[in-house]
This record gives sequence, structure tokens and C-alpha cells, in this order.
Amino acid sequence: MFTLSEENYLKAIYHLELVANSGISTNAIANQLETKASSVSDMIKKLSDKEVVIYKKYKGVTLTNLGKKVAANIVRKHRLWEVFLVEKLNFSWDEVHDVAEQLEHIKSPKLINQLDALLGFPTQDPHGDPIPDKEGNINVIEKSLLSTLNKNESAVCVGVNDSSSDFLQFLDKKGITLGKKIVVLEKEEFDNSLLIKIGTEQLSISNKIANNLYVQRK
Amino acid sequence: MFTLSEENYLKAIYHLELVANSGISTNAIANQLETKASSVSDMIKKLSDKEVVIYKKYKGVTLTNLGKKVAANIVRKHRLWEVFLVEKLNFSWDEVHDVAEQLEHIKSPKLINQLDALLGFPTQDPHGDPIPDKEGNINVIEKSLLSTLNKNESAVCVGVNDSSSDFLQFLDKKGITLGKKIVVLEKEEFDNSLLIKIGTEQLSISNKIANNLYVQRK
DNA sequence: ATTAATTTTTAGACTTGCCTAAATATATTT
DNA sequence: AAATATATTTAGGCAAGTCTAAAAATTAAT
Ligand SMILES: [Mn+2]
Ligand SMILES: [Mn+2]
Ligand SMILES: [Mn+2]
Ligand SMILES: [Mn+2]
Repeated sequence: MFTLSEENYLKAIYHLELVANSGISTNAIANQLETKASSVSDMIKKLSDKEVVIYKKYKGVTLTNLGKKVAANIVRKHRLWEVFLVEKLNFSWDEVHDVAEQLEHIKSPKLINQLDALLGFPTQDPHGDPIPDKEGNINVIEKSLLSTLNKNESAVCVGVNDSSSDFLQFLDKKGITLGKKIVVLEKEEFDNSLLIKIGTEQLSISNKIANNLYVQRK
Repeated sequence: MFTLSEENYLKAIYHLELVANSGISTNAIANQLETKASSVSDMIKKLSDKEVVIYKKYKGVTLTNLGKKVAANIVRKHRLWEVFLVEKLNFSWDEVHDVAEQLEHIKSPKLINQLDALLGFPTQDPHGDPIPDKEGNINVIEKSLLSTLNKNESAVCVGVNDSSSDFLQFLDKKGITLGKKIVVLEKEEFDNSLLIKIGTEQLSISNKIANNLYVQRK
């Protein structure tokens, strides 16, 4: 069994491993968890003793298969709870993360299985992120950043890169929600901003925004 | 804001105050929480500093109005989650307590308000215990122990005194559920056992059982 | 009213998880 | 290849929460 803190470390390493390919550095973890490198060094030793990470001093850390499974299960719980909050309790997608951070640590296999069933076995959370299955496998769907589209290409919104409340509320304000179709009308060379059509609206989108919105090419 | 441990102490004192009238003793709290008296002494000082209990050395402890409100809110959350687990996730009434012990500490007013609404604003939990409202008020319903009934009296099951898994499973096995009507056919002087009619069945009930089942006289 | 038993508090220690500051190892420049 | 900069670990300390053992207060018994 793992403590709340251990679970948060495992989850952080899991998320970092999805984008990095080499071992995860102490600093990277400290940064992700908003803690200090020395605290990370301490915790890594405990995780190594519990055989959820492989650790060579100064060489960074890697999840073992067990570690991956434990971490994926926490992510699974986090995302299922997010779906629950949106689908059953009328939360909006920018309100769910902090509550899910708490709920993901509740220990009860039956609870999470029944929740999964209640929600109809969803495969994605409200931000378009995949929900790992019980074994920790995720169904990777092909997606691209909106910023990689060229003029006249069209696509469907499928996810966000930045799940901050600010960004999500911005998208709400602009009427950009998952599932909506986007067409790139213009691409400005100077600042890489885009003129897009979304629904019946035309919108100017800065490069910063386009770099945080995932789409699926059509 | 209160830590998980502080919340558990407040809840324990709250439950003890419902049956005791004098100040709650250190030992009583230690016993309730399965901890040591010395740990309780330590914690009581912290709770006193936070003005949720009134404490005079060696004289036991009493919840302040703030303390009562905080404690009632934890009980409210515990019982709402129990209803959720039974009503929405198909848990049986003997499986919910341990999970609710975890869920009661989740901090999100919106979560609990929306959960309340999803469940249709229930007033009782699966064990027949009252759910405090947002201000911490509980609606005390009149109820008696089955053991206090006399021959030929009839009543309806409304709650349990012992919520242990063992007792609840025993009730399930005997087909005794909340809402069922009971008629006392015989009362044995020798051992205070009862012969009851419940539904179409006749059952012999020991005094120990009758002392742990609440009914409402009809 | 003493003495004995029980309850409660205090003293000191331990674990977890975190921190700062210092030491050491690795990486980058010159 | 040295020197410098950066990253990581170690050393020592702190707060929360718990424990055992000892001291002090309260309660019960003689
Ligand atoms: Mn999230
Ligand atoms: Mn999410
Ligand atoms: Mn309960
Ligand atoms: Mn209950």
C-alpha cells in the first residue's frame, strides 16, 4: 500500500515519462510537484525500496512495471472522478481537477469499478485525456496541436495541452469545446496566429492558444 | 481548515456527546479512535487552540458551537456518501462505512451540495441515521429499541444500533431490512428473546439482536 | 482521612514528509 | 584539461501525529 505522498510522486513520474524518454531527473520531479530536490531525493529512496522505481544515484529514475501499474491506476481514478463530476454533478471542466486530486487517493476497488460502470465505461476524461483501463493500458488516439495545421485544413477539437482553469475558461468564452469542428482559414506568417472557423463563428487564435489545443485532422 | 486527524477527533467527540451528557473524557475518545490517551491529550490542546473544543485539564472536553458545526458537517458528508454508494453504486449497507470514512474528508462544498441534490436530498443514511443539514441540524425521529416492545405490539424497522458488517449481514440473512413491519408474537421472560412476525415469516430473535435494532411503534 | 486504584498529563522518542545549507557529482565552458 | 556552472545528494532540523513510560491529579476504597 502507498501513502498519499508516494502516490503523488508516482503519478508525477508517470506523467513525466510520457513526454521524456530518458530517466526522470530529480529536478523535473521537484518542479512537477512544486517541492524541493532534496525532498525528491528522500522519497525516491523509499520508492526504490518499495520496488516501484529503478534508481541509480545521479542518473534519474524510471518506473518499474509495478510502478507503472500503480501510477496508471491513480490516473485512472483521477480521470473517472473528473467524468463523474462533470456528467453527474454538473461541474464544468475547469472545476474538476482540484477535487479529483483528492478523490484519486480513495482506496476501494469496488468503488472505482462501480463508478466506471455508472459512467458507462468512458475512455476519455472531460479534457480529452485517455482513461487507463484496470491493467493500466491507455488507448492512444492520434492527435495534433492546432498550431501544426496549415491553411484550409480542417479538424476536430479533441483535447487540451494546458488544463489550467484560466485556459479552459478562455475556451468556454470563445465557444471552443471538445468535439467541435475547426477550419483554418488563414495562417499568419508573422506571429503564427490563425484565423479559424468554428461552428458559424470566425475567430482569431494566437499561437499560444493554438499550441495548447489538440485536434484530430479530418 | 482542519487536518484529517483533527476531523476524526472532532467527529469522535461529536458522536460521544450525543450519548454522554457530561464532558467527554480523554479515555472515551482514545477508546473511540483506537488510540492512546496520551495522543488524545496532545490533540485536545490543538483543538482547544483552534477553538473547536473547550478544555479544562482533567475535566474532559466539550465541543464549541464551531466545533459542533464542523463535526456535523463531516457526519453529513459521511452519510451522504453512504447513500451514494448504496443508491448509485450498488453497495450493500454493510460495505459502505469504510469507504465513507475516507470520502468524508474530501474538501469541496460544491461536491457535497451537488451530491445531495443528485441523491434527492436524503434525510437518512442506509443505516437509518439522520443526515445533518448544512447548518448541522439533525431531524431526530422518535425510535425505540426492539427489545422495549411488549407482546402484541407492532412497529417498523427504522435503524440499527450496531452498524458492524457482521450484524448487518446477519439482518440481511434473516430478511430484516429498514421499512419492514414487525409484530411481537411472544416475549420470553427467561432470556428476553422475542418471537416476531416479519413479512410472512416468523422469527426467533435473541435479546442481543433486539437491543441493536431500532423500530418505530405503530 | 489515608491509602489504593484509576485517569490524565507530561517527557522523551520515533516516523513521515518536508525544508535549508553544505558537500559532492556531473555537465558545460573556456 | 581546468575551471566554472548546474544538478543531486547528504546532513541536520522541524512539525504533525503517534507511542511508551513516568509523573501528577482525581476518584474510589478502606
Ligand atoms: Mn485533472
Ligand atoms: Mn483531466
Ligand atoms: Mn458509517
Ligand atoms: Mn451510516
